[in-house]
Amino acid sequence: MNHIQVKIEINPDLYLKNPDSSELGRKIVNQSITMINELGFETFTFKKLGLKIESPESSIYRYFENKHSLLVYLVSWYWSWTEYRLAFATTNIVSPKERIIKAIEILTKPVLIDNSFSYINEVLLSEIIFSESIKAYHTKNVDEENKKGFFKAYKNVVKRISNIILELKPDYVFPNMLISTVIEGAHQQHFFTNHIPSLTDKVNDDNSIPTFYTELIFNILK
Amino acid sequence: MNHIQVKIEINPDLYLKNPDSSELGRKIVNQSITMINELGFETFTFKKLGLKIESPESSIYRYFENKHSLLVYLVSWYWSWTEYRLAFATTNIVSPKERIIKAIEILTKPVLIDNSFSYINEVLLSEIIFSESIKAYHTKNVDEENKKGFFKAYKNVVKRISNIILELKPDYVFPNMLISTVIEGAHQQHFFTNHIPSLTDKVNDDNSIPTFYTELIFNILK
DNA sequence: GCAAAATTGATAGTAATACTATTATATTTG
DNA sequence: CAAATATAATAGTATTACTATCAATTTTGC
Repeated sequence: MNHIQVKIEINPDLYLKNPDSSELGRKIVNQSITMINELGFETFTFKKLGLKIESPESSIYRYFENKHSLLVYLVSWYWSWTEYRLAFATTNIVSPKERIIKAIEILTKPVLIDNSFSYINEVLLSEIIFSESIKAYHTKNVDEENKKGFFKAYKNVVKRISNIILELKPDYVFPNMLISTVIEGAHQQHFFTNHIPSLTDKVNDDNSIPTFYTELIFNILK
Repeated sequence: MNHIQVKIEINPDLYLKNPDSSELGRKIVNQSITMINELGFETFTFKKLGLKIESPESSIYRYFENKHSLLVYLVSWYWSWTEYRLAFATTNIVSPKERIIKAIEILTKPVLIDNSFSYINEVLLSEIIFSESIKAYHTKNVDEENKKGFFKAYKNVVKRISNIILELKPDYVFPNMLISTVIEGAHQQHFFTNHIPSLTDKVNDDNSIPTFYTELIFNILK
């Protein structure tokens, strides 16, 4: 994967000017990822970002309508990239069981190695997804933004995996519910582990969240 | 349940002045529930609430530090009340299976009938919980607030149900993860049904979310 | 029943946020 | 190299999230 340069396609409605098309745009995306991680999404502002990249706030507004749009952009980027990772990891594997196992691993573990894209740190981006992505759609404008296709990449991932579920259990009626529960659940359990540990379980095993969700899926499938 | 007046105890750190102790306090809580439902949490402000209850914004600040604290108060109230509902619904039932079924129903269905507390509309409050409660802990100050016990009521509920899980499967290592996944998952699936339906499953059955989570639990337990 | 204490109302004010607008200066590109 | 485009520098506005002050009202304790 390291040496193949893949271009992640982003819905143009997610930005005012493509950040991928200029030095400044790439700096905005790159530094916003670091800053959102450092400050948390609510404390992060375009003013602070402007100071960091030494460009005026108003220049950032030429790329993104506001910080919410930037978050939606990042989330969308992550899911497009993850769909590519999933395709790559599961292709040529005949057994649907094996494919599910690989997929669940990709969906429930934060990214640990940053290797493919120059100006996007995937490790930090995945941390944002795990801790902040829910804020991208938990807003008053969900319906409108959903209509505009802002969550398409995420939906594609859910669909792709629920199709594997249906290969194994064609009559199963809740494949999407199952997969979105697993994805969102894994994000939340990571958050709980770090912040409200009594809502989760401490096991002498760093892999307990993927283990839990893999078991959960196979219990339902059998 | 209708005629028993139960007092819900709230951690005094959750307010500056007990809203239950005065007319104004009760009005603040009562009207904030309506307004958060109407406007969504981010659009809701103390200024707007003040206009509605015809009291100055500054008076509201004498009860709650800010709107975040008010949300945490409401969430805490809901979970204390729900622990009482759970205790009431499961007491005297010998079979842990039966108790789990009752509990999952209470945790995964929004409240439909408002009957017990005078100035708190439980139907509207439950809607807030389903759509906004995640915002109560997904903040930069979780750790600090968790230390102060702000999420105690929620944790108690999770613990109570995971204890029933352990009755049925004493060696199960992920009881808390299972229950918090079910609770949070049910909230999210309701949100998805209303706003991003392709992340969930449309079944000709209004009860599909409780059904899904009940099946999920019994699949794991067997 | 009344003085003291506590609560609320009315009003003003501040710092930060989330933008929008304008114009000059740089940079790119046909 | 001129024209178009992008960026910098700066200013300004409405709203939010508070804090402060003091007068009016209500509650309470003797």
